[in-house]
Amino acid sequence: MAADDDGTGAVEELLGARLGYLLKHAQLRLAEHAEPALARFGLDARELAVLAVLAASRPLSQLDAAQRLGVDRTTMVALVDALEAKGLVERRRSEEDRRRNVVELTTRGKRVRADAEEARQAAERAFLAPLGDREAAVLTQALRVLATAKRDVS
Amino acid sequence: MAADDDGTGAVEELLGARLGYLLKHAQLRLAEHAEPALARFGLDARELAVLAVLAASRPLSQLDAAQRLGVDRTTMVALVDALEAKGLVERRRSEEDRRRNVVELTTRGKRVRADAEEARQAAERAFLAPLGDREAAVLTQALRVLATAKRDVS
DNA sequence: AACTGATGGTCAGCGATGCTGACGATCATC
DNA sequence: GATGATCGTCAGCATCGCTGACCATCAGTT
Repeated sequence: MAADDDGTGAVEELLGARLGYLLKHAQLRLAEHAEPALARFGLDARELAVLAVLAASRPLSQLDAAQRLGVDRTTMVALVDALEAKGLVERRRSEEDRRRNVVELTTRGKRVRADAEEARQAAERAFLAPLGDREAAVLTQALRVLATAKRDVS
Repeated sequence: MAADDDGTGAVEELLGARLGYLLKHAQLRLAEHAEPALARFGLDARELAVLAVLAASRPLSQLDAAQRLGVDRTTMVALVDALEAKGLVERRRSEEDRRRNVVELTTRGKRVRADAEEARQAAERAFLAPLGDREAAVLTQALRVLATAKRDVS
């Protein structure tokens, strides 16, 4: 059990068995790849995710977009603020329901999204490079299952 | 591409391909399992990790413990404060180097750690239950590789 | 039309997190 | 015994995600 192992070698042995630790640090490593890649577009990962959601649908209300992203609607306000300030999306009042803000990609937003998306995918591939294709596929699929696992009915 | 797919079904399709999203939400799901399990011991996951690090080594200085956990030494102060207030660890001045605080598990700390550790493992197993044994093993191993991947030499 | 309840966007504020910068105490070196 | 580094501590800051409140608006009722 290496109970009295010293040095930092013990870290990996001890904490490598902790899923929480692994998930957190895997995320940190991924961010190290993705952030610089996206910074060239003046974006962070969350902002790009918003652009992706908008690109995948007809124009959405802020609430719709927030729900698809799994963020709070109050968080979406600042997100759209930032993207609008960068000229990547436009807000306008919905005409069918004037409570809603319809958010839409600008022409520039579409272009930036496409480029940034490529950069994100490249960063992800670089991150996954230490794994074999098979392992990477299993990892992704397993995470998909776990991330969307329902809290048993309730 | 399901470009004009509507409804929340689109979420999983669109974001399920994003590793960052998957890692983040997998972590959230795991926390949903682990937190209530550890709350019975008055602990959160970080605190238990500190106990685990201490249990695995001879008594450590705060800095040593912090480095093994991958947290900042300023963060460790509050962590040890909390654990000491709960009577699970003891701080005392090192006699060889009086700048250091030696942190050590109390008898009660050892007992709580062992029990909480079991609860944590059970929560982790429950979390992984939707996966097959083989998948779970590949997942863990892949995360281990990715979490500890070195930023190419620098 | 007026009333009621729910909904969407916004903002202020809170607690948690993880850092930086500074400080005092202590050690190591010379 | 002076200098520079190290460890623990604290104050302060930025970020994050949430709650609660507010206003405008919609939908259903009367």
